[in-house]
Amino acid sequence: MPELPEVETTRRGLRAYCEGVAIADVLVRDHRLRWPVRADLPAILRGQPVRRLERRAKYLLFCLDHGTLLVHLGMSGSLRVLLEPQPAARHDHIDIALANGAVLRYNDPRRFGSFQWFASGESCPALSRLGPEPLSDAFDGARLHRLSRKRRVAVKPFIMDGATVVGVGNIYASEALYLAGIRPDRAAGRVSLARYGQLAEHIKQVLTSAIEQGGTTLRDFVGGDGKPGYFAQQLFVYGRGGEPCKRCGTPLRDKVIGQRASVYCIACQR
DNA sequence: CGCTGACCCTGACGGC
DNA sequence: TGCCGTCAGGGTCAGC
Repeated sequence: MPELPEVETTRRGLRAYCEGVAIADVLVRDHRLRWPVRADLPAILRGQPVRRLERRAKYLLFCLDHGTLLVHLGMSGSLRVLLEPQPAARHDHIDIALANGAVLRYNDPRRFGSFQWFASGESCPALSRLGPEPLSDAFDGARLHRLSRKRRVAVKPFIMDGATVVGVGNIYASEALYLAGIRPDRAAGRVSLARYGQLAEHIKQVLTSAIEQGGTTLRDFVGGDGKPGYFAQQLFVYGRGGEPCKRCGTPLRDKVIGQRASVYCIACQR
């Protein structure tokens, strides 16, 4: 489910309800996430106003006065706002009840997500190793080219590595490589500066466009407002293995690269 | 250091 | 209908 556009969509949907509003209470029904949710999390958060809801890579950051709640949606997580009380459904693991009556409800069937607390001044290893945001000026083709010299790893896992650039998951990596005409299994060190320039631009473009459309709903993604995203309709390659390339008609090839399913056109991508 | 593979977990889907 | 194998949008870690 969530890649960067989906996380950003969630942030935009939720921020109006929680920024400047105190956390009234936190209910943890199941603490068994990617890392166990600490037992004292409700006590830490209770009564504290949420100053800002930010995003870094695929993490949501609830910024409080005395620290930050770091939320990751994993593969199957979603965080949505409830304005009316609703009985908890299967996999509704955590509720954050706000002082204005709204409830942020976290659902995550696979429990690959995480809720972590970092007090002010405490270092946060998950964020410290991350590369630049893809939509920032710090990310461009020159960076891709510089970091990839002598690297034999395939270009697709290279751009999905958070140390290279954050927030590029399997869907958007596949799409951007198609748009840039680069084979996903080409060695990262064997892509020219000019082509990396194009790749960086396509990554920015595809992410921007997906954010504008509320993310990509593949199975059950819903944003903070509970609505699905609409980007799925314009995917060129992701999930289309064996179907004809939308540009040249050649059947799209399916191949596992870096342990992830990858789809590309052998005619349009070199 | 760079890279590969295993792993965390549940659910959906296709084949039989 | 039901059982079984396969796969899934992410990230960390051990080991070579």
